[in-house]
Amino acid sequence: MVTQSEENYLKAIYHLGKQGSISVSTNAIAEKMTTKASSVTDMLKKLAEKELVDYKKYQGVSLTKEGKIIAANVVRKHRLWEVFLVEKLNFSWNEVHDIAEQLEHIKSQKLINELDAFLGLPTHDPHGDPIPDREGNLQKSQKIFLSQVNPSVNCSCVGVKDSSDNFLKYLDKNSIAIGTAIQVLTKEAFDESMTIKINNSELTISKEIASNMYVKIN
Amino acid sequence: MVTQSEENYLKAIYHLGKQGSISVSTNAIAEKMTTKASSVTDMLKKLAEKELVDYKKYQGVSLTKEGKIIAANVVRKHRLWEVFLVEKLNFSWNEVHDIAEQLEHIKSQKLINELDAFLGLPTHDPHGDPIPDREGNLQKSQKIFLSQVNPSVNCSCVGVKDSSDNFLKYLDKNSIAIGTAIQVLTKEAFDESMTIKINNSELTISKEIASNMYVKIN
DNA sequence: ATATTTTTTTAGACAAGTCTAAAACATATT
DNA sequence: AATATGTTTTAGACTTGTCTAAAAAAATAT
Repeated sequence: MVTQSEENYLKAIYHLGKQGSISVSTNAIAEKMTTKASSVTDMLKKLAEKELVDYKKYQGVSLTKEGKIIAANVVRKHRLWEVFLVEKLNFSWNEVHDIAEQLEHIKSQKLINELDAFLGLPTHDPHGDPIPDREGNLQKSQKIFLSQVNPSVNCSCVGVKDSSDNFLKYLDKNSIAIGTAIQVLTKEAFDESMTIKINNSELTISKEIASNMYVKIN
Repeated sequence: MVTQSEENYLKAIYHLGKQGSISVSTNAIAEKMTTKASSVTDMLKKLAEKELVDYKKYQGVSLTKEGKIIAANVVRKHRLWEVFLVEKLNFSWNEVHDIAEQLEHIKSQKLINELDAFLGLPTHDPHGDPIPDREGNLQKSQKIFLSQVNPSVNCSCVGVKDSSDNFLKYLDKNSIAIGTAIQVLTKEAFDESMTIKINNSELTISKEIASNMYVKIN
């Protein structure tokens, strides 16, 4: 049995080390989890004992195959629940994280498979991040920042980087949401601002805005 | 903050003592929670400290107003999640309990209110038990056993008492589910068996079956 | 009314997960 | 290479929730 706390450590290692394959430091984990390095060391020993991580003193830590599967499954659950909250229960992007942090620890294989089907087998969560499949494989996300798109290219919004309240309100005001089609019209070399076309209306956006929105080229 | 464990104790007291108003014994709680009486005593002290229960040594325990609200809310969450699992995720009655035991501890007022609305403000869970409202009030359940219904009366199935696999399979086989309309045709005085009408087809059922099904008079 | 049985509480111990403070190790600087 | 700085681990302590074994109180039986 893997405890809730263990799952959280595995998830942190997974996120810090590119799906857990790269070795990450004790301090990095401590910072990510807002805990103390000594607590991390204690936990790493326990996880190594259970063969969920490869750990050598002072050498950093990475996930074993088994650890990677568990971590990917936690991430899968987290992101599926986020989709559920946004699509079915009227939550907005920035409200879902804390609740998904709780829901990701619910243990039931059937539950998560049924939820997946109920949601229509989504491949990305409301922030545009990919949802690991049952085997823990990630669909290679081909999302890029809107700021990287060249004029006259058509793309559609798939997510945001920073989902602060202010930013989401800005998107709302300009009727931009997940799936909204966007065409880049012009790109100003001086300040990297852009004009874009949404639903046949033009909009000028700053570099800050453009580099906070993820899009997919159509 | 109320811990998960505290919530479980409050819930046990709530169920054992008719919504927690009647005083229940240490041993009864221990048995219900499959733990030891000494552990219960420890927890009762803590809950009394937090003014969630009225507790005097050797005198049993009952919920305070505050404790009752918390317990009712846990029960509310448990039963709403059960409805969700059965109605939306294709679970059957007997599969939902363990998962609902986990989900009932998720903390988010908005989540539970939205879920409630999403499910259409249900008043009863898949077992026919009433769902406490936001204030913790129970709708007086007017469910009775099918065995108590008199001939020629129309009613509909609202739940079962014992949800063993065998029993649920029996119901399935005879196309009886929540909401199924049932008319009692005859009642045999000798063995209390009945004939009933479901979807225009007749069925004879034993006393054992009839006294394991809850119905509501139409 | 006293003895016996049952229930409940206390006392002390343990595991999980965390912390602080100090020691050990690794890295960077000169 | 020696020292300074930063990182990681160890040692010991604390909290929560649990347990066992023994003591205390209450209920029951004789």
